[in-house]
Amino acid sequence: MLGVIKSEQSTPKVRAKMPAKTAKKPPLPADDETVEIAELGESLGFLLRIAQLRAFEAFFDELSALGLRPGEFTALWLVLRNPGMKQGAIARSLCIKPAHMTKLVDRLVTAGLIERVASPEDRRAVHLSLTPEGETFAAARKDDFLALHQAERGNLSEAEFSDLTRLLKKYSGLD
Amino acid sequence: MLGVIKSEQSTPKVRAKMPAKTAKKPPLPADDETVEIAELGESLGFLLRIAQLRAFEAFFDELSALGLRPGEFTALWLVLRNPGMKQGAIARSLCIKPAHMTKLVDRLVTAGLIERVASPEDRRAVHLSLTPEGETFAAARKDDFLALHQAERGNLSEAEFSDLTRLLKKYSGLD
DNA sequence: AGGATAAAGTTTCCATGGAAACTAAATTGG
DNA sequence: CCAATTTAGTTTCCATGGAAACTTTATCCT
Repeated sequence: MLGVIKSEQSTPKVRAKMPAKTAKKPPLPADDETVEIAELGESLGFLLRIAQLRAFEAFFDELSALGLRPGEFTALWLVLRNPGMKQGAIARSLCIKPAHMTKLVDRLVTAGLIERVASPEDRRAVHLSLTPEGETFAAARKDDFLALHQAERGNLSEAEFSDLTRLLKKYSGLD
Repeated sequence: MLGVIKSEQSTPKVRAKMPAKTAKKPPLPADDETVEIAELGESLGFLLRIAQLRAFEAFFDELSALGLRPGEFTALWLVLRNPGMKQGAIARSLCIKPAHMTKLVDRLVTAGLIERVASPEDRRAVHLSLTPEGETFAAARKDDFLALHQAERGNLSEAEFSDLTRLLKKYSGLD
């Protein structure tokens, strides 16, 4: 792991303190702000991260008023479309870890939107379904959900958006 | 009204405890595990999240041996390509918040890979550049970086990968 | 000038999500 | 059948990254 450590014993902060005004210019680039992304422009990991930040912005612009975070909204939607499914199955299909799923479901239950139903056939398991309030909520918010999809599209054309989702699904193995 | 236990005063957990084996089946879907993704398949936010999980897997498969996390590796690369750039400019181009950037740079400095240089012209600012060790490290790891890009491609063809990166760049406003 | 405002980094604190250990129930296999 | 293993979900703890407040320096404005 390349043990190249010459740091002072604590984390070394280097901002110029009072007693200095003499220092030679290190070779500074001409422009002070323009950063060359270089190979990162071909790095899928990087591009996906940036794109996700945009998508989050779109989400909060559209749906922050609902008081639900993206994960909660997504889970709610999946329960709406798959009533009675086991909590673990929902979690797996969203790539949410069990520990996280427990807390996420807790919040939705506390919000009165979904309910846990003990499984009659497996006493460890729990089935999820919407409460009547959850049904009402989902029905009322369906338009917001569609509006979100519009907003998420951002500057992409319909065709580009469709290409993008298709490629992402293939890449993620969701086809 | 099924065996739906209304919230106890704390977070309501509903798993069947010992004293029950009688309960009527709620309307369960035929398959116990197959979840219908439904409209989520068109949700960019969701697809991006899943895709990013894949990309992270690829990263750790390829580069976990280096002892650097994705963000650190990315930042290192950007400093390599933009030596002497101000810390804040690097952070902005990576969409990393200042607070996070401070800690990330701390780690890279402690690892001996980059160094902070006090700016001669702005005493608040800090310029970043690679240490000699950092240069050596980056040069030695260039092949790993390229291998990562191959691994990141996953099941996509060259053309699909190129489409995908192009669309992501457009969506993120990086063109 | 020189006070007000903005900007660069840092620190502290908090929210989110994962890892590991745990409980209870189901399954397996001898 | 019953011990061993596996599975569903929960709990506790920890790592990561953001928000807000702060310090220091630069810039702006009459």
